Amino acid sequence: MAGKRPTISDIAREAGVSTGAVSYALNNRPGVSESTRRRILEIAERLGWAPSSVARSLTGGRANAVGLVVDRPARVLGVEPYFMQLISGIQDALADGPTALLLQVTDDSAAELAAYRRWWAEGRVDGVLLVDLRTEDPRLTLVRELGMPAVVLGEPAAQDELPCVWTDDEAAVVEVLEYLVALGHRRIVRVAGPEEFVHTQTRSAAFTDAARRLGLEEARIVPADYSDEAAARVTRRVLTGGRAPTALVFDNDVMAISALGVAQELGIAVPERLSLVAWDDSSLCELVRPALSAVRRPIAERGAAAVGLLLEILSGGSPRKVKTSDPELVPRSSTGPATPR
Amino acid sequence: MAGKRPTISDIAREAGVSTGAVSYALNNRPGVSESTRRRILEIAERLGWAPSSVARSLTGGRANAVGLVVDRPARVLGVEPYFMQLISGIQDALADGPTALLLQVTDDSAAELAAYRRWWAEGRVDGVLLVDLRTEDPRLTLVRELGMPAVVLGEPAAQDELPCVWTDDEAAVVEVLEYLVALGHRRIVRVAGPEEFVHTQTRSAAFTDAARRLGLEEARIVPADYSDEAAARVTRRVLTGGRAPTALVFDNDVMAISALGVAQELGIAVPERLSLVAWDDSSLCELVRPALSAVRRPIAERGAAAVGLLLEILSGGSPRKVKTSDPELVPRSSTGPATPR
DNA sequence: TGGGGCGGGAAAACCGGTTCAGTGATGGGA
DNA sequence: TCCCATCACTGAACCGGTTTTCCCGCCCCA
Repeated sequence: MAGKRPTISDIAREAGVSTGAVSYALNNRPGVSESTRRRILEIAERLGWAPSSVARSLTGGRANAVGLVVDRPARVLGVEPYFMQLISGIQDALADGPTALLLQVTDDSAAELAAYRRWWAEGRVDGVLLVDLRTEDPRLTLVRELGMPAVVLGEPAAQDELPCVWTDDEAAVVEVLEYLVALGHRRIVRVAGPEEFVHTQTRSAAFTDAARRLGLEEARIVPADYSDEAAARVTRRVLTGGRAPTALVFDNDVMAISALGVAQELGIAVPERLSLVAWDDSSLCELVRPALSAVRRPIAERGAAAVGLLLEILSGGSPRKVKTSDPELVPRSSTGPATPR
Repeated sequence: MAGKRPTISDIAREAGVSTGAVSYALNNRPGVSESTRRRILEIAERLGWAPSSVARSLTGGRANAVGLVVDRPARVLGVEPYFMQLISGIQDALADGPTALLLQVTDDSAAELAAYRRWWAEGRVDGVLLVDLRTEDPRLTLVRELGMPAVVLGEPAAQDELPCVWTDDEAAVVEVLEYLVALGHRRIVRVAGPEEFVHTQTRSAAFTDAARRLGLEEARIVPADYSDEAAARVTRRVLTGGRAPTALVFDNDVMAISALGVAQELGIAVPERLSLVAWDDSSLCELVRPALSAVRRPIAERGAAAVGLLLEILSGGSPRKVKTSDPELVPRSSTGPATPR
């Protein structure tokens, strides 16, 4: 039985009052007597009434939804736990509020822009979350142009005033380097994610800084793109070249695992001859052998905080920059003392 | 400049016609002259008008959104590539249509039911996708009771008439078993996902059938729950017990990888002394060493087909059961000839 | 010259709520 | 006793579209 959904008019008719009165009663606003209110609530309950979110949005001007576009190729996306954890955190913050999450995944940054633009033009979202900020990111221009509320997940760029949720990655980079140095490593290579991401640059800058401060002249950065293939290629090249590093630090977990395979192929023992550190921790890191030492970031917390901030802004709060709890290095079996050669 | 979004009234005023005429013009319907239509379209273009999806839904009765609730603990969710691939396929089918995806993740099946119920009551979705069907699944009752259009991703249960998108898992089970038998394996253990899932039961039944047909008296099934811990526990027990199997077949990739670690711990060489087969293939399987032989299912295709079917039903098509392309076994390095002992 | 048909468009109802401006009844205070 | 507040509630406008109804003017044909 498909039974049409009841409307406030149905309730009004049944209760013998106007729809206005019903609206007041159902929203717990003054204007109706206590007895009438109870009668109306009871009828609404009996009829199984729920407010049409569409109709409410039309008057309220709020869509009661926030949007997130994830722009990564499906292949990478599937494997990287990052986004699912993020979404999971987002949901926590959204749970039993009236707000829903609109999700789009794409592998085309033009489509990403178009999605945000369309959502806004059609009034489908009240605001959006932006992840993986790039330098000169066109999305920043877009949200400014549209006046669309947005929260950035990532480093606070000094120049712009967008609210954001950020994690102190720099401190973590330093922690990792100090840890490796304490283990005796001097030749350390950072295998970075795509350079166009702001967070990649932040970490790279922090890496270079810390390396200089620690006097690591042979520390260096090689670019990759988060994919297992690129990581394998880069790792192979780095390990077989002259003056091979004794420690590698990766920008995500997938690349680190890929490198583990390469090391095994090349007969390089981990952690005896080579130490590996992954960035985002996930159960993948615990799954492989040796288990990977990794930097654990509060990913779900980031998602939840971002939504919280966005909702706050939507209800009139002022934009601000929120810092999450700090990342921590979780040492496992893929890191060990450097063997002098 | 937040600039209010233009409405058809703005266009009507500017063009000196009624809003009705504007509506006809913008929707390419007869009722306005060609010249007026062009004028209106030009004004709309200039004003940057886009239809309010909310207002349209109110009249059209369509929300232009479909809902998906994923009910898995965040820990498992993050690692399993399945859902992201599914979502990616869903998006492909949704791309540049007017329909959006509402996503909810939860780890509580009561919350899942509540989400579907609320989405429907509030008119936020036109229909939903159901994944991970259980026996006696309360969602089936719910969608029937609500008259909410739904498409099931999974086996077609004979008794009910819900449209579904299914993949011939049974054939794949047979293929895997025959493959292992051809390699000389006789003692084969299937490490299954949660028993309450219909697809687990289907595969288990197919496994038992095929094993009998092939005369494998020592083939058996042990239950697990998709998590790496459970898989590790089960694998350890199975491998250290008497009459240890020479081949293990897992219901997902995470469990297979976990087992790989356990085998390594126990000093059991893969594939020399133990063969492993994962179910859903993903780049995780290629990442680990030895790379895992796996059954590759057309996951994204499933998602796309499900959305296609749902949209078809929403526009009046009759429910039907769609079969995707067949899964295929991708042999890699984790399977090899059985060593007689 | 008058009637019928048709095309272009205006006007208004409608979708399901919210909200504002009234209105009649009641009560309290002077 | 009169007047003003207050309360409880109604009617109507409104949000931004869609759709139905209706009307006007034109052309065609008898």
